[in-house]
Amino acid sequence: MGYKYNKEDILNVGYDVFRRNGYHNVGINQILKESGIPKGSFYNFFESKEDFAQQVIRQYGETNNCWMKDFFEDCTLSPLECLKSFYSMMMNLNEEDEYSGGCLVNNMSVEIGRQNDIIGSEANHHFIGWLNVLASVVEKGQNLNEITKDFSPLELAEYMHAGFYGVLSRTKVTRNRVYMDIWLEMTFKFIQA
Amino acid sequence: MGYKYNKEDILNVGYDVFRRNGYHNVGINQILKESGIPKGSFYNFFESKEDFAQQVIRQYGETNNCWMKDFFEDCTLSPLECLKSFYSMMMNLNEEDEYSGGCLVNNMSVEIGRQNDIIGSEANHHFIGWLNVLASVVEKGQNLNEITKDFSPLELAEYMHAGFYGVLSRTKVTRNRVYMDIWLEMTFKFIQA
DNA sequence: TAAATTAAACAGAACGGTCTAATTATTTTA
DNA sequence: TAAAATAATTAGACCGTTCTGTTTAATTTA
Repeated sequence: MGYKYNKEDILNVGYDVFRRNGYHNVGINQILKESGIPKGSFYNFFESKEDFAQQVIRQYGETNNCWMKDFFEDCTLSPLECLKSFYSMMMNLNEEDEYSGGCLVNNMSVEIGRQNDIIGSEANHHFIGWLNVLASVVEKGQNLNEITKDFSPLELAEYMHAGFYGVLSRTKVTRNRVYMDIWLEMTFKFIQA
Repeated sequence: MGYKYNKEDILNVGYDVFRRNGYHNVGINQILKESGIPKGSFYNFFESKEDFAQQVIRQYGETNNCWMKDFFEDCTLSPLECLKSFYSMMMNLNEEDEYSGGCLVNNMSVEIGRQNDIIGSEANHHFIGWLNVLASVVEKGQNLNEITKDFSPLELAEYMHAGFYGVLSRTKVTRNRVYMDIWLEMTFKFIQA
């Protein structure tokens, strides 16, 4: 028999709580309460709140990277349509909880990415990983003359990435997906060859 | 002789501090210290931290709205070039402080816009004001056949707005303007007629 | 002098984090 | 294999600090 608690479960609770409430608005006690773990155990697993947040980001970043790779590997549509379908799915996921969270990594970036090097570079690292996945799909689309060759795959990936987070952030105050849907239409009209 | 302190000065300090540090990471004491105002005076002027933050957003939102209107009124370039020049200037402003703050209203939106109705709707209100200013310039560009008519002025405004905040947020962790510059190039290539 | 403002002490709650003790799992020894 | 020793985990009381906000009194202004 293993021990009662494991890091992964606690990290998943952290993901949920941080995503919805931000970093500085969340106390360790809230994490403890929602995961049922005692404080002593928490500090046995994690050095500090900062260390915990970093590991939360890391786990989600890696999980999401795998998830994205799988999605594009399994996608039978054309590269351009796969990308569009990917963002469409992301939007649907965010609609499910009424845009109450957005993307943890983006939220953390905006809230503390500039002040906190640990969190900032962890977030950036995973962004880069995701962007490379996107860029590889963009490149396939370019090779099929489906996507514009006026810009590099990474440039186009960064463009989509930023645009998506821009409209996703916008939902935090509009609380509807109208301009997210229009963004999707516009972007994929713009980038096609 | 008036009194020693006035609301506007305190709000300006709040703007600075909140923009760089976020909302929950800032205590009232920090505002008091940096503005030199005593605590008693603060709670004489403002009901609460939340009320203060709302007024900070309001003042900046209105100031920025005027500033944008003036910019576009004074701009002698074509509508499309005025818009491009506007975003270029915004980027330069953010480069000056090494992307340490970004946009207060966007930061607040992302951090607490979804949890806090007061802040969220205040932020949204000013976003809408700015978007209308942008949209009016877009419309002029469309009338001059300079900007695509495939989308409405407001849709294009929302698109630029979101994209800009997306790349601006990205600088929080990349700490350079590379993809911001590319975004500008791409966006204005895409939206032209 | 009456009202507004300043000043600082004061709450009570929440914060991140530490500490000691008890319990459980694992490894070592007999 | 059974007992003993060690290591890891669990438990939560507790620490000093900081948080937002209140209160009371002194001072300044109109």
